[in-house]
Amino acid sequence: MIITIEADKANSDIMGSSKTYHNPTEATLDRIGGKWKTAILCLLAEQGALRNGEMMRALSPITQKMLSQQLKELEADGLILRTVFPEVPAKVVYELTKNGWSLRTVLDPLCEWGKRFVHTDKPEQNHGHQP
Amino acid sequence: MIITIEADKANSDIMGSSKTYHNPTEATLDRIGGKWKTAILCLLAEQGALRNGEMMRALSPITQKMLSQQLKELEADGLILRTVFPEVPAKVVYELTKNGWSLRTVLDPLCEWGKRFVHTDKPEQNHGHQP
DNA sequence: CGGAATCCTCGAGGATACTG
DNA sequence: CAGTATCCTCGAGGATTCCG
Repeated sequence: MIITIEADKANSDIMGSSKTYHNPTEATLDRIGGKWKTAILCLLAEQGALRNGEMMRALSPITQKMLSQQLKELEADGLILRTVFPEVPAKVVYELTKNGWSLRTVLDPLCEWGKRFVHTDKPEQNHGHQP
Repeated sequence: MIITIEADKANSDIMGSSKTYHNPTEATLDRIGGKWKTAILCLLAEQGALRNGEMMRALSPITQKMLSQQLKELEADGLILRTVFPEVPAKVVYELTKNGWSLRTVLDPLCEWGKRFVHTDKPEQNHGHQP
C-alpha cells in the first residue's frame, strides 16, 4: 500500500533519526540514493562477501574514494558489515547485514522496473542467492 | 531477481535514452529520484487527479518552481498526464499515466521499507485506490 | 592492499519576483 | 490560478595525491 502524509499534516514533518522527511520514501532514498549505493548493494546481494579490490573492478569506473565513502555510509546505516582480517597485507571483506538483505524487497522492483529502459541483448542471468 | 552487470562487462555501460547507467536501478532512480518525485507520485496514486494548488498544499513546503519543474520532468518521462481545461481562470489537472501506475511496484516497497524509520503514532490509514 | 586527505566543479534545489 | 524567469548556495561527486 502506498502511504502519503495527509495534506493537513504535511507541515508537521516526519522525523527519522535526526533528519526530516516529508514522506517515508525519502527515508529509504536517503539510505540507498547515493550514486553507487544500489549498485553496491545489488553486487553484494549477488556475490555475497567481497573485498575492496573486487568491488572496485566490478563497479568500474567507480573511484576508490567514492567506494570507500559509500561503503562507510552504508555501514553506518547498518546495511552492510565490514570485517577486517589482520593479515599482511590487510584484508577487508564487505557483506550485507540482515537489514541490508531486507532491502531486496526494494532493490528488486527498482531493478526490474529499470530494466525496461536498458536495451540489452544478453540473456538474463540467474546467480542464485538466498530466498 | 536482482540484476547487476557483470564485472567484465561493467565498462561497456548500459544505454538508456541518451543516458549512461551502470545498473538498471539507476535508470529507475533517474526517473523517480528527484527531491519531490516520489512524494508527487505517491500523492497522485492516492488521490487520483489533482490540481496545481491542491498539490502545493499537500506537498508543503514545496515551492511552485520545484513543483512545476518536477511535474514537467515526470510528464516528459511519461509518468504523469497533464490536462489543461481552457476555462477562466485556467484549470490544470495532473494524474498518473499507465506507466506512472506501473511504478507502484517500486513506490510501494520504497514506502514500506522507509516506514520503519518514521516514528509516527497515528494509526495507519487506508485510502483505497485501484488494485 | 585498502584506504584517508585535499581540492575543485557543477548542477540540483531553493528564494524571490514577474506574467497571462 | 498556474505558472516562468533569475539569481544564488551548497554539497554530492570526482581527480589527484599521500599513508600504514
